[in-house]
Amino acid sequence: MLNVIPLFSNLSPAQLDSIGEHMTMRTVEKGERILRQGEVADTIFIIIAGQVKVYISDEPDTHREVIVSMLGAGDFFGEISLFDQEPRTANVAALERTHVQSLSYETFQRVIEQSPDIARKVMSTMAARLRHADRQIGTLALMNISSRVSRTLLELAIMSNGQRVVGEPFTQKDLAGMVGASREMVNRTLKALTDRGFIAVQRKSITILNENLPVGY
Amino acid sequence: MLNVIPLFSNLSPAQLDSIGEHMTMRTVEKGERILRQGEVADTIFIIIAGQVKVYISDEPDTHREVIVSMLGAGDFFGEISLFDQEPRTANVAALERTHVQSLSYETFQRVIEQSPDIARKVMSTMAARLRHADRQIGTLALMNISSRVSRTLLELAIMSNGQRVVGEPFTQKDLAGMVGASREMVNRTLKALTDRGFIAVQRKSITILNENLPVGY
DNA sequence: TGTAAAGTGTGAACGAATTCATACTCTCTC
DNA sequence: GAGAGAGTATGAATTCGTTCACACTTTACA
Repeated sequence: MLNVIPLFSNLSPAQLDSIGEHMTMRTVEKGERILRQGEVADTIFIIIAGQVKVYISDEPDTHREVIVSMLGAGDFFGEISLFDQEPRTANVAALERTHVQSLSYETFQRVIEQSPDIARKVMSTMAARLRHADRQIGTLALMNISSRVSRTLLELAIMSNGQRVVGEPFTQKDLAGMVGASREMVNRTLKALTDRGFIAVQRKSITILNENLPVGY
Repeated sequence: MLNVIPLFSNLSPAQLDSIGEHMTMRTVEKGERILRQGEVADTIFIIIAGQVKVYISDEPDTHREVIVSMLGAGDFFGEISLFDQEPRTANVAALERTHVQSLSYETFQRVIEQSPDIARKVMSTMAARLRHADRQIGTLALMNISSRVSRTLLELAIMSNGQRVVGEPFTQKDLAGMVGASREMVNRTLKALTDRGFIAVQRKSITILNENLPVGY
C-alpha cells in the first residue's frame, strides 16, 4: 500500500516497512471532518484514496468558510502543526468517502532525517502551498468578485479534449467559499460570464470558451 | 559574518567557509525593491541587517498592495521560487537601508542536503509562513475591516514595560495594506477604537489599553 | 418513485467600504 | 525657518457586495 504513495516512492522496501508499522489507516465518510481548526495535535495525514477540502471557517459560527485547497490521492496535509506544535490552522473535511494514513510527529521527523528526497518533496509542496496562498491573499485583498471568480475558474480548469473544463464536485456555494463571496454573487457573475460568451455552464461542469476571462484588479 | 546567521548557526566553520564563497553581499537603500513579483529567478536572500516588507501588488497598476509580512535580520526570503523555478509570488522592498546575502539555487540545495538541521529550519519557517498565510486568508475573506485592524494590531504588538505596544515603522497606509483596506477606513477604525478606550494612538506608536479588542467574524 | 433536501436563479433593500474632495499637521531638508 | 511632501482627519457621494425573500429545478434516498 505505502509504496504507491508518491511521497514515499524513493524509499527502500525496508524503509517502507519501518514506516508502515507506525501508521494508522482511517476511513472517513463524506462530509466528515478529519481535522479541526484550533485543535492541538501533531499528526500528519496522507490521502490514499478520496478527496478532501481544506478550509478556514469562522468558528464557532461555522456558517461561513473559505476553501484554501482541495486535495486528492497522494497528497498530504496537517504538516504545519508538525513543526511548531501550535493549533491547526484550518479544517479538513472529506468530500467523498476517503482513506487516510496518519503518521505521528516522531515518525515523520525520522523519515525526513533518513531521506533527503522526502525532505525535499515536503519542502516543494510547502513552497507550492505558499505560492498558492500568496496568490489567494492578493486576490482576496485586491480584486473584485467577478475577477476572483474568473481567476479561480482558470485555476481549476483542466484540458479535456481541446477545451478547458472545470468539472465536478463543487457547487456555487463551494465556489463562493473559494473566492470569499456570497453564493448569490457567484451566481450572478457566472450568468454575466455566460451572457458575454466567456463560459458555458452545463450540469456539473463549466467550459471555458474564451481564455481571456476578465481578470483584473 | 555568516556565523551570526541563525539559519546557519549549526554549521561547522568549514561548511560556513564553503557557503561563504558562493554568496554575494548586496546593500539596498530604503524604498528600493530587492525582488519583483512575476520575475523569473531562483535566488534566496538572507537579511544581515535592516528590515524589508513582503507585499503583493496589483501590477502593473501598483497603487494598491497587501503586505504579507515584515522581515528583519536573520530572516530569509525568496525560497518559494527555489523549489519550482516559477516566477516570484511577491515583491520585497527595503523599509530602511538593508544588507542582504544572496545564495544561488545550487548552493542552497547543497546546503540543505549537507545539513538536516538547516533543512528542518527551512521547513519550520515555511510552516510558520503557511500558518500566517492561512490566518490572513481567513481574515480577508471572513472578517470586516474593523476586526481585521484589531487582529493585526494584536499580532503586531509587543510587550513593552507591561503594556502591549505597536511601534514604529508603519503608517496608516501600511496598516491599510496589511488588512486589505483603504487608508481612510483604517483611520476611522483607529478613531473608533480610541473613542471606545481600546487603544491610545501616539505619534509613531499605538498602545493597546484593553486586550479584548473587538475581533469577531 | 415520490418527497424532502440540496442546489440554482433573480429581484429588491440594505449596508459596508471605497472614492473623492479638501483641510489640517507634522517633519524633513535646503 | 520656509516650503514641500508625507501623513492624518473627516464629510459626502457612490459603488459593490451582502442579505433577505421567494420560486424553481435537480438530486438523493426512504
